[in-house]
Amino acid sequence: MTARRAYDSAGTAARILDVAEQLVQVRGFNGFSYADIASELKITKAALHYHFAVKADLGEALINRYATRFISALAEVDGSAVPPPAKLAAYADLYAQVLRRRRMCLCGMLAAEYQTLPRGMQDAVVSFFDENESWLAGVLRDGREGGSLRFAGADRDAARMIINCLEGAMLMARPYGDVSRFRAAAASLLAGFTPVTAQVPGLAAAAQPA
Amino acid sequence: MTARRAYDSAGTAARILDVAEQLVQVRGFNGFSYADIASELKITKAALHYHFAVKADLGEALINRYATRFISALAEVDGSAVPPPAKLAAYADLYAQVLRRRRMCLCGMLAAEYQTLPRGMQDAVVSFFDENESWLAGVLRDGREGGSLRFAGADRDAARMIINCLEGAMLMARPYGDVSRFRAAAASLLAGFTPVTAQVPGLAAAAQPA
DNA sequence: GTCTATACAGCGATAGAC
DNA sequence: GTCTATCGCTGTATAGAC
Repeated sequence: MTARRAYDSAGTAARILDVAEQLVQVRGFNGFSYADIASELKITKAALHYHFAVKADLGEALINRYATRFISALAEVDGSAVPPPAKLAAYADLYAQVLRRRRMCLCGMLAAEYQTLPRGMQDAVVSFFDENESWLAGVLRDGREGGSLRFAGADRDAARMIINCLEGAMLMARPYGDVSRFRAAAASLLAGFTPVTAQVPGLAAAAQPA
Repeated sequence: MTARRAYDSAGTAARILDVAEQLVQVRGFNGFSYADIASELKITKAALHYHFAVKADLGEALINRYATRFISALAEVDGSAVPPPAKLAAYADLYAQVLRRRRMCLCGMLAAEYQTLPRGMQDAVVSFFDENESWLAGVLRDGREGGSLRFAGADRDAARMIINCLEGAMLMARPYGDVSRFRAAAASLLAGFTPVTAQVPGLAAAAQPA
């Protein structure tokens, strides 16, 4: 069992995770090796194994840290008392921030490689998406009840729709090296949930560039 | 240059491509080896190298064959004189067929691994998506002109939106082993393009299950 | 906690016989 | 067109000194 634990942000373990995270998000879990991390950090492979005995341990730690950060970013959005449409925009912006660093969503990348992952990583990936879905479903429910969001079907299905589209938009934006593709997709996705009276000006403009 | 060429469907090269295609769609290009194909076909790795000297050659052949088939399936849809909304449904169904075999779209998988691919494969992946986008944009334009489809913004942006959502829905459906997730997402996506008068009954039902 | 050194399997790829 | 045999390299992982 690998409970989610914190990593001293200056410690070696955290620096290993930083480098590994970038490598997975850019190249995939099957696309990098301990040697890549070692050379980047100028330590030896053996030192890496001291911190993460086997690659699966490193992978699980990676997902757990990523999920913890992501979920806490969502909690922060909840803390700021913004209306549901702005929460959705903030959610999409979390994705955009990842893409701006030329990375894929960590768990989106791992979703592609899912069948090759050790069991613990698979479960952690699914948990990540389940938590995202729950958070979004809550925002959507509040928004619909309050009249600031409009959509057909169940909260849960709409939440899944949003995750699908944002992950897909990230996936497609990277081969084109084009963040604006993502922005346009996100904007028009969210516009579909927003009654005209509550459109977010910045995003609506991005959806249909002048 | 690797011009798109045909493969005798009974020949060894074609059988190699069949196995490799499945492996890439399930495990990714970095997730399988020549040894995997060899053992499946009960030939040696050396024999594989006779047909595809280096792995990049195999990869390009894979994409080109896949693209040829996919585009010809689209041409077939065009041949049947169905209305634009049905063409979109047929397009989504091509994705569903892939997913039903527990596979990811070949080029969607390669999009995730994009940064690790040899140049020729990268270009072939982008071409695949460009062709998809063009086909969809044509359908969307016809549909809007004829009044059977309704959407905001440019044909091209709407086409990208559809590709994003379908690829994302495939990506997410696989970890959950749940094709119905994809069906629901595709149905509600297409419903957003379809005026009420032209809803496709089967799909609309799937979007909001009873 | 990091090192040197190494084990050992797997990888893509090649040479040369048949 | 397929084989056996092998190469050189990289992969994950370990042992044991410091």
